[in-house]
Amino acid sequence: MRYSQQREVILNLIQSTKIHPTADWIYSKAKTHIPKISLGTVYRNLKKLEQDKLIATIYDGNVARYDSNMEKHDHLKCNICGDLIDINKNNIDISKTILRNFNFKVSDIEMTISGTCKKHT
Amino acid sequence: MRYSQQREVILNLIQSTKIHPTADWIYSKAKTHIPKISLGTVYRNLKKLEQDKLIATIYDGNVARYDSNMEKHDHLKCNICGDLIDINKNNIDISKTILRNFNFKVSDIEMTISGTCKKHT
DNA sequence: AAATAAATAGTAATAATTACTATTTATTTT
DNA sequence: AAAATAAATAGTAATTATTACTATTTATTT
Repeated sequence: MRYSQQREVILNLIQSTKIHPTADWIYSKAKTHIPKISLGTVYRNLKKLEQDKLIATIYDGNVARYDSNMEKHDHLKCNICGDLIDINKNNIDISKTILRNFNFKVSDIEMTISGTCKKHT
Repeated sequence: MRYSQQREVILNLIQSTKIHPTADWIYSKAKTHIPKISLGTVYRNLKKLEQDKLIATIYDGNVARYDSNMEKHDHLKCNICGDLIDINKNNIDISKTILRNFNFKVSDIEMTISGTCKKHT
């Protein structure tokens, strides 16, 4: 993959924050560095960075968010501000541990387990 | 909420299947019952049915799917066909139990925990 | 420095969803 | 049962997130 300033700025922006930004957020921030950057460039590079395993896409409702924390982890999502907070759970009594460790009151735990179903054996 | 034939058909369709249909699937099936039904009507009624807790919305990537199973549950998502399979986990060694119970080979477990973060105390 | 091909900006297209509005229809009132 | 009322509809336009297209620019190779 050939170097480009745009891609470097995009990656740096994602790495600089913990907010799991959307493409739009990245686009508006990137414009302060490269005023002529286009939204298509942002999306194209997000795809490439994901293919290169430099970032991961997380779907938050119907919006894609991008994360440069490539270690396996899950998220706490605040019902009020919508923030996604990284966690590394590995625990039994999840709710209590999370209240203790993150001062975060759990109201719902939602889990999607991916893999291969029996139709493909 | 006033009765409407359209809403009844929509709810029946969702209740008749386990595939967690999208708005588009519901729309195309509903047309066989009510040929003049419009996609807007489908979306409007999906919102209302959700508000009335008759169905739940699950976001699968960037597409909304609808589910009439209102008991608390999670999903197995097949990497190959994309099917979402209902599960009621309550278990410790998740992967093994799922392989045993569903003949489903787990490759990834993704969890979102919702609640209220410390900024709102 | 010239050649090459990947990346870009800018714009158009697509897909999912929501908004708008004149008309229809379920329900209430007479 | 007929008229009145307001909620719901069909059909269309608008919006939002994302992808596709293309002429031009730019990083890298020769």
